[in-house]
Amino acid sequence: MPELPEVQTIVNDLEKKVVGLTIVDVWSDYKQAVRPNFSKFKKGIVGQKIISTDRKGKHLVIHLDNNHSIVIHLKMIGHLLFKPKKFSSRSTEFFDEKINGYIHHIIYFKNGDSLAMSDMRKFGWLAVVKTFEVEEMKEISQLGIDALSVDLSFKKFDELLEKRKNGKIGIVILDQKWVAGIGNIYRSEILFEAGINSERLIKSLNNDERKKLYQAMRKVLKKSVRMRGTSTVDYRDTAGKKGNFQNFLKVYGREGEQCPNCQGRIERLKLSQRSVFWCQGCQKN
DNA sequence: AGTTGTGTTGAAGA
DNA sequence: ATCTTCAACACAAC
Repeated sequence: MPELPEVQTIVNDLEKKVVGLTIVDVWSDYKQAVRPNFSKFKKGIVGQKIISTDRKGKHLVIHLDNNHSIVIHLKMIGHLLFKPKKFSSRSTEFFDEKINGYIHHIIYFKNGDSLAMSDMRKFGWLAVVKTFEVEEMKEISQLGIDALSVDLSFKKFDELLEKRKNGKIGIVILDQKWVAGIGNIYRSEILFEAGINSERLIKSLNNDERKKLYQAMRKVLKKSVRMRGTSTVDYRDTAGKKGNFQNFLKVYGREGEQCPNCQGRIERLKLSQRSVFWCQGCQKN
């Protein structure tokens, strides 16, 4: 699932691959995912050059030179595949995997390159908006501070925790309106790294625990960005390749296995309808 | 073969 | 207000 590290990896790739390219056409076989509608989307982007890319929480933003921007949310399993003009189907795993074959949207560039969006479950969406309106979109304007923002000091993080003191940390940490970027995989990994149980009420966390949580959040997310994100079954980068962080997951998806720290059994529970993986020994209540 | 689990987000319901 | 459930969708595993 594209969470902060996966979306950041995609943005970093796009910055290298598509900035400077001019859009000449766009295709979709699932136009209801395109906002405000397909013809306005097409009109807004065709003929324009890409000038920069950005990330807002789990949203990708592609800025064009007509003061418009493309905003994309990949939701659970959407991913972008950059296909160079000189692409050879034998030279990469691009088409080898089924997960890369659910292509519903394609942007074509003047030089023959293209950028496709594969999205088996068709939850993802693309929008074109005026650049100054990106921040005003309701999906973007509601986002809390980015989990990796340089402006998110421990002091600020602690203040944010205090605002949600009556909540459970495992639920609040997933709330994009509180802090943006953390999804279900990193929730489990961050809480394990911090040694904190997901069901703890925030008001019960002492200063030492809050600091550990802050440091774990930064550490885990940054390491995953370096590793190009987590590919369980679905996430792929713009070359159609897997990230590497799945090899470093300590608890996520490991129910019944031994904890790497204390050799205890890794447990699983449901919190707000989603699985949390945790170690009874390392994350006591 | 029908049911369930998978997960992000927002909306609807309580 | 704040929490829970559901819907959007497709597919694998049972």
